[in-house]
Amino acid sequence: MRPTVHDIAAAAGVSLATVDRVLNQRPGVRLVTREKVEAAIRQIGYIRDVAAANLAKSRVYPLVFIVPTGDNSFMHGLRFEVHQATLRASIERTDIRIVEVPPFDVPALVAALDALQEQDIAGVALVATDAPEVRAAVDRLVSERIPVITLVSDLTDSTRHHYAGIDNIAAGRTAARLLGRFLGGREGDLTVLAGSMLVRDHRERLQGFSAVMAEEFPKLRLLPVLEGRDDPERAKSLVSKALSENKDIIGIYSLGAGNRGLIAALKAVRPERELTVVVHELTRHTRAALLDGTIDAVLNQDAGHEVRSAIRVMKATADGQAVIADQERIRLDIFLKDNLP
Amino acid sequence: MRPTVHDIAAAAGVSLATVDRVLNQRPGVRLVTREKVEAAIRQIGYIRDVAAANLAKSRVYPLVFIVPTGDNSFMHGLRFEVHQATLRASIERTDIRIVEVPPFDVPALVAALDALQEQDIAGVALVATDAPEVRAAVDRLVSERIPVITLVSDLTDSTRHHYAGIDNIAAGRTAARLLGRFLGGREGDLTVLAGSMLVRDHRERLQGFSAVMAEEFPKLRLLPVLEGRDDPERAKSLVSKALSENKDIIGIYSLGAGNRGLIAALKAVRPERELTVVVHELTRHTRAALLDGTIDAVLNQDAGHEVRSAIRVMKATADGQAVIADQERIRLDIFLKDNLP
DNA sequence: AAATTTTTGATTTACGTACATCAAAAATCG
DNA sequence: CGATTTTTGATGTACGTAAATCAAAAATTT
Repeated sequence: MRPTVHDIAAAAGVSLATVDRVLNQRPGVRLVTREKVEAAIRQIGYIRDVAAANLAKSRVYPLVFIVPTGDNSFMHGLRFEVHQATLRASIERTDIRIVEVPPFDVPALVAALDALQEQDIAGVALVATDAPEVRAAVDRLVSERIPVITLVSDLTDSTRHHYAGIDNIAAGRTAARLLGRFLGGREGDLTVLAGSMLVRDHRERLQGFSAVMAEEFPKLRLLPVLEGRDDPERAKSLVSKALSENKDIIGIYSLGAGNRGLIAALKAVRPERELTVVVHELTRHTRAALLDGTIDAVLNQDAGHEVRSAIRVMKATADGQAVIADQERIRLDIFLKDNLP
Repeated sequence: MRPTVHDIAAAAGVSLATVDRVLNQRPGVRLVTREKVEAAIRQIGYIRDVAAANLAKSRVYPLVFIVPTGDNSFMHGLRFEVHQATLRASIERTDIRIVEVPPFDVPALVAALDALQEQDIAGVALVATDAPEVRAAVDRLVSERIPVITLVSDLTDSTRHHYAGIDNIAAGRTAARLLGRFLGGREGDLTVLAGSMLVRDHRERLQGFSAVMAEEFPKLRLLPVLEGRDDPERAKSLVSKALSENKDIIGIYSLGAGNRGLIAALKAVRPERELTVVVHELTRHTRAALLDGTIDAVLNQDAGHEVRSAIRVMKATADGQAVIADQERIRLDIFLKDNLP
């Protein structure tokens, strides 16, 4: 049987009330007594029963998710997953609020974060735009002892408690190796389609991709990055133009969203041009394109896993509890047409 | 606020005691009353607070993991993860027992399963050997209303409640495509190293592998399967022999354990022979071999995830609760040297 | 040493559910 | 109809923790 508060009281030779005062940091306990109780807690290895405590407190965890608006499939999926989590709210004792902000809009994101100050919040998860102002706003929340988790895209040098997302440098490196190996020893040009170089995850993917290409696939030449702004129309015209102007392009790495446009551009040149294509994010469109051979591999981060992980970590952080680190590692999923879920 | 038993009682116009009798299927309730209560439960959407119920019942979930002995890295890792789970037992209200049986030993496995009959067990997870006797033993447990979960390797046509493992046909197909694409358009022979064709996961991997090879990579010829019995020594000699006798071998797929021997054999011919190699299970050895270029890709199933998932599913099944299906899907991890955890 | 302040103990209620007991009411039987 | 059986209600305790109140004891100040 796991020790209870009664056992601590007995072991420390104090009353239940005193143990409670120590455990919940209530005033009116002498230092010596506090230390005696703390020693007993350590000695008998007491661990608070969070379920019982939450029951007694009628605790709910008010959580806030700050996610970008915008209609690309990935963010849509992310919002969907947060919404799914709200359906489990009563069971999980969470109270989830979704705040939407325009994408890449630093002031809006800062305003959304600052609005949470002084509020009774058990945790914030945000898709970070990597800017000093955002970092400062996050640090303000952290200094108010509010758990802050970055989701999908991390924040450089901030004091956020946790990052629920993939290692984007590793993702870029992996894309490079897949593309390089799939192309055998062929020689030619490669095009990279990104969303925006303003977000950290895209920059890091490119960085990892470039590094491996330079180190290990010298026959493949990187062309200047196309910035599609995660907009399908723009992506389509950029890719179409690049393909028609340069017949040496044999591979494409799309590291952002807006793959609908890319796929349309590819289908337009499909039977003639033989292209090896690696893209990010499994969506309805990329799944279909993978199955019909338009693209060769999809790198993915599981939005559902990210949201569930963020919730677990926020709750644990709010309670000062440890998490199972392994369980909260977000993996880079690699999908070929054969292992689609 | 989420409705409680009191709310049901009020809504149904009965006492708390009657609600309790209905909820816990205790006798002494007229059919009409029971239906009235059940209607109220549905109507106000009552969901039992499992945490509070477990507190009241001082419930612990006695769980049994039946895993094969044997010193290969994967099973070692699996046992390690079960052991890790025992460390969380008091927090998770589990009481985990590990039963070890010799690998591929059907009577031993059946005996271990039958020993659990009549015992007060909240769930069983087993690494199944795919035999009719095992299936029958599993079905006996299921008919006793004990939740049964297959782990890593599934059981054909049994009534087990859940399978916590990867889709092995998809794994084999994925291995084939990786190998095929990595080999570019080259022509040559492929060797497959398996553990034993008696286990279903190995058979399925081979089946998926062969299918994709036949459909899409006609220039690559499959040699007869080498059965290494998950034994490093045997694997080493089999592979060494094959490589020296057949100079046309350009690729290897190792779909079982015992990769230590394979890696030794590869290193022995390393600078001269250029081989593309895909193996299963990320271990200390395969990780090192991936990093030093001896092998090209590792397919993996996360034993920690499998064990944690199995525990969640057993608990939920014991309580008649639903699980988050997505969360319990075990993914096929693909590791290149760039995305190692 | 008395007065005051601080610390500690004892006790109670609550959270949502399980489970047991006993009495009261309703249904069924002869 | 009364007697018996079945069903229902009322009530209390428990699980492990939180939180509050009031009294008692100890420490500190004057």
